[in-house]
Amino acid sequence: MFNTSQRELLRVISESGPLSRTDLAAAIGLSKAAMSGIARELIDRGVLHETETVYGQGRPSVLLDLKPECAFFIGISLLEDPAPMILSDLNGNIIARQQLPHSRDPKVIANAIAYGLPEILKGHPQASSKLAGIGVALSGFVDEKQATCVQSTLLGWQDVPLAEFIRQASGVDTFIENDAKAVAVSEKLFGIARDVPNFSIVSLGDGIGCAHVIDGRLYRGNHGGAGEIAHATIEPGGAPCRCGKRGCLDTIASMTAIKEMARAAGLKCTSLSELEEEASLGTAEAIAIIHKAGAAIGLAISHLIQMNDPGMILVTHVEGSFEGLFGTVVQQAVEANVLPRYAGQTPIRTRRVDSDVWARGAASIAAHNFLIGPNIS
Amino acid sequence: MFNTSQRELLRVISESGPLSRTDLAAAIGLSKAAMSGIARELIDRGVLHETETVYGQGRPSVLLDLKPECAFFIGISLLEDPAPMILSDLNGNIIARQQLPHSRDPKVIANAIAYGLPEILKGHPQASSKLAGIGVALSGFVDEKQATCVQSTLLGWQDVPLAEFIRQASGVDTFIENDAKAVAVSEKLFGIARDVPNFSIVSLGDGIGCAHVIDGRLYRGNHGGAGEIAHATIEPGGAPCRCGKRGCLDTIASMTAIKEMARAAGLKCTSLSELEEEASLGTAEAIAIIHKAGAAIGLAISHLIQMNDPGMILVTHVEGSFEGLFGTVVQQAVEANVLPRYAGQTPIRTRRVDSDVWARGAASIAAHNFLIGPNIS
DNA sequence: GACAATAAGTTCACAAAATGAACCAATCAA
DNA sequence: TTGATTGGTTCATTTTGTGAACTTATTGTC
Repeated sequence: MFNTSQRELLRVISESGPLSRTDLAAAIGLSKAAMSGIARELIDRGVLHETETVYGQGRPSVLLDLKPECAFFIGISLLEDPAPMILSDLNGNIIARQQLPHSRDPKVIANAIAYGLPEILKGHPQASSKLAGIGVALSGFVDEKQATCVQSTLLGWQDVPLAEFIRQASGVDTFIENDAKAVAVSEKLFGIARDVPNFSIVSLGDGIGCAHVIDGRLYRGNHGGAGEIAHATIEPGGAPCRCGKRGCLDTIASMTAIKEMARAAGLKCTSLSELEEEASLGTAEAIAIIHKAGAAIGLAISHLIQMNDPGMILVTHVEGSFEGLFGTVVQQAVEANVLPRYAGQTPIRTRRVDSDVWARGAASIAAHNFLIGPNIS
Repeated sequence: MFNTSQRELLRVISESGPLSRTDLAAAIGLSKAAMSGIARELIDRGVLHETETVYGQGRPSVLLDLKPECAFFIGISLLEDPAPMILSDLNGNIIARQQLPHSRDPKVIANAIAYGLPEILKGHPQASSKLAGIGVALSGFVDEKQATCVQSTLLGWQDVPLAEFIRQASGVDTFIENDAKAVAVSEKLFGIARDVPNFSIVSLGDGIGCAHVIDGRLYRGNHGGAGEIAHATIEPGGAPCRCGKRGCLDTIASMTAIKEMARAAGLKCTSLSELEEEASLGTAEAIAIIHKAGAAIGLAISHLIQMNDPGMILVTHVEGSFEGLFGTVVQQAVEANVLPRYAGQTPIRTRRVDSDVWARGAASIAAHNFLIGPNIS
C-alpha cells in the first residue's frame, strides 16, 4: 500500500498538520528531489492535496495535507450495550452511526458487523470503495497483534480471536484494542495529542484505565498490560478489591467506588456531579469522599509523572465536573507529590468524554494501522 | 560511518548474538542477496567476523558476530571520587583502567580526561586507532542530546555542557548520561538484558535510581526525567525529604535512609549486610527496618510493573545481601501488590554492582551511539 | 559410496529509491 | 525593474535492494 518513505510522510503530516514539500523533506530527511516525486504520487492517488499557500520571502510554499476522504474506517465500541458502530474519515470525523444488536457472543458480533456494514455505508459511496479497516474497542486485555482478546471480565471472554472472526465475516481488515489504549491512539491521531510524542492518558469511568504513547507509538508493554494502574496499590492494606488484592486505585477512585462510598456514607448521590453538588453545600462526608478519591488519582498520576516523565497527561472523565472540587483535589495532589523541580512541568489536560469517544478510538486503531502500519516493531 | 541497513544489522547481532547471513537477512527484512554484500563489506572493514559453523541439514551456516576489537570506548564515572576511567571494547570488556585526579570543575575534568587519554591507550595500539567515543556517567539530569548536564546536586552543576568541553579538549566524540540510565544501556548492550526489548532497572545505593529501556532504546522521558522514582511518594505524609516533599521512596529505602533509621534505632550497623546480620539474630528493630525498606521498594517496583509492564526488572544493589531478608521482603512486596494475573510474570533479576559498573555503563553510552546511533528519534 | 534432498550463500542483470546540481517559478524589497 | 530569496521540478547518476539462477557444503538414504 505505502512504502517506508510514504508512511513516514503520512506520519509526519498526521502529527504536525499541513506542511510544504520542503519542510516535509527536511522532517523526513529526504532530498527535495525525492520529496517532489513522493508528493506527486500521493496527490495523484488522492491521499494528499494542496491546501493553503503561505507567502513569505521568496516563492510561496504550498502546504500539503491529508485528504480526510482518502480512507474511511469503521469503529465499534463493545463498552456499551448495544454497541455503537461508527463510520469515520481520516480526520476522525464521524460520517455515519449505527447500533449493533445486543450480544456477547464473538461470532454473533462478527456477523452483526458484517450484516451492518452495507447498511452504515449506504449513502456514502466514497466510503464504500475506500474502506480501509475496522477497529474494535473493548474492556480487557488484547494480544500484541491486536487480533485476539486474551481476557475480558466484562465480556466474559478468554482468548477470543475476534479480529479473525470479523475479518472472515466482513472481508475487511480488523484490529481490536483495549479501550484506554484506543482512546490514546485516537488522541494521538485525531485529538489534542497530535504533536506530543510522549504522553499518557488516564480514563476515569466506572473503572480506571490508562495508556501510554511513547515516541509517537502506542506502548503496549511486554504482555499488553502497560497502563494497568487501576490495580496499583494506592492504600496499602485498604479495602479489598475484586482483583484479590487490597487498596487498589480502583477501590478508591473509580466512579463505581465513589458511588459505593457515597451510598455507604448515607448520601443519596448517584453520580459524581451530584456528589460535587452535595459537597458544595458543605456536606462533610461528600467533601471527604471527593478528597479521598481525588487524592488517590492525583497520587497515581504523580507516580506516572515520576516514572515516565510524559509530555502531557490527558484525563478523560465520563461524568463531567472535573472543573469542580474533584478536579482541584486531583491537581493539588499531583503537584504535592511530584518532585518540586517538575511541578507544573507536565501539562494535565482534561476531556469530557461523550459516547462517541470509544467508537472513534476504535476507528483510530484501524486508521493507525492504515497510516503508520501495524503497532509492532 | 554506517548506513541504515548496516546499523540495523549491528543492532540485531548485538541483541541476539551470532547469527548466520540467512537469519540476519530474515531478521532485518532484506534479501539474502543484499545481506551477502553487507556482510562482506563489514567483514572487510573488520567489524564482523565469522565464528562458529552450525551443521544441520543442507549446507552448514556460518555465524557472524561483532568483532569486539572493532571499536573501543572510554567510560568515566563521576559518581566516585577519584573518578575511574576505563577503556572498553565492544563487548564491554575492560581493557585498561585509570583514575582521574579529584575535581568538580568541568573544564578541569575535561582537561584531565584529555591528559589521561594517551596514558590509558598506551600499550593498546589497536584501541588508539579505533577509539570511537567517550561516555561519562554522572548523578543528575542530562539533556536529550546527551551533551549537557542540566542539573546535578552531587556535583553542584547547572547547565554544564560537559560533552562539548571534553570533545574540545580530547578531540573525541563524547556523550554524557545519568548513572541509572547508563547502567540500563550497559545491560542492554553488554549484559543480561541483551535480548529483552522492554525492561527497567532499579538501582539501590546511597540513592535510588531507575531507568527504562523501551523497544530496545533508552527511554529518557520528555524532560529526561523518566525513572525518577526516588521521589515518588510511597508513604504519604511520611518523613521529610531533601527534595521538599514527604514520604519519598528515597527517605525509606535508600542505603542512606536505611543507615539513618538503624542509627536512630540505636543499632550499630553501618551497612545493609550488618543490618541483615543483626536481623538474623532476631533483633526486632533491625527486622522492622528491613521490612519497611523492602516493602517500600517492592511497592515501587509493583507500581513500575503495573504502569509499564516491562519484560524484566533488574535490581542492582551496591551493598550485596539481596539474597537475605531484604531481598525476600522486596520480592514478597512485589508479588503482593501486583495484579494477581501478573504475579510472577515479570522476572526480577538482581545484580551486585562493583565499582566498574558505572564506568562500564558510561562506556556503553558511547558504544550505543556507535552501534545504534544517537538516542534521539 | 553414489546420489538425491536440503539449505546457505553468491552472482548478476535489473529495478527501485534517493541524490546533487542545475534549473525554473513566484514572490518581496530596494 | 532588478536582484535576492526561497519553493519546487527535472534529470543524469549513484546507491540500495531484488529475484532467479547458480554454486557450495552438508546430511540422509538406498
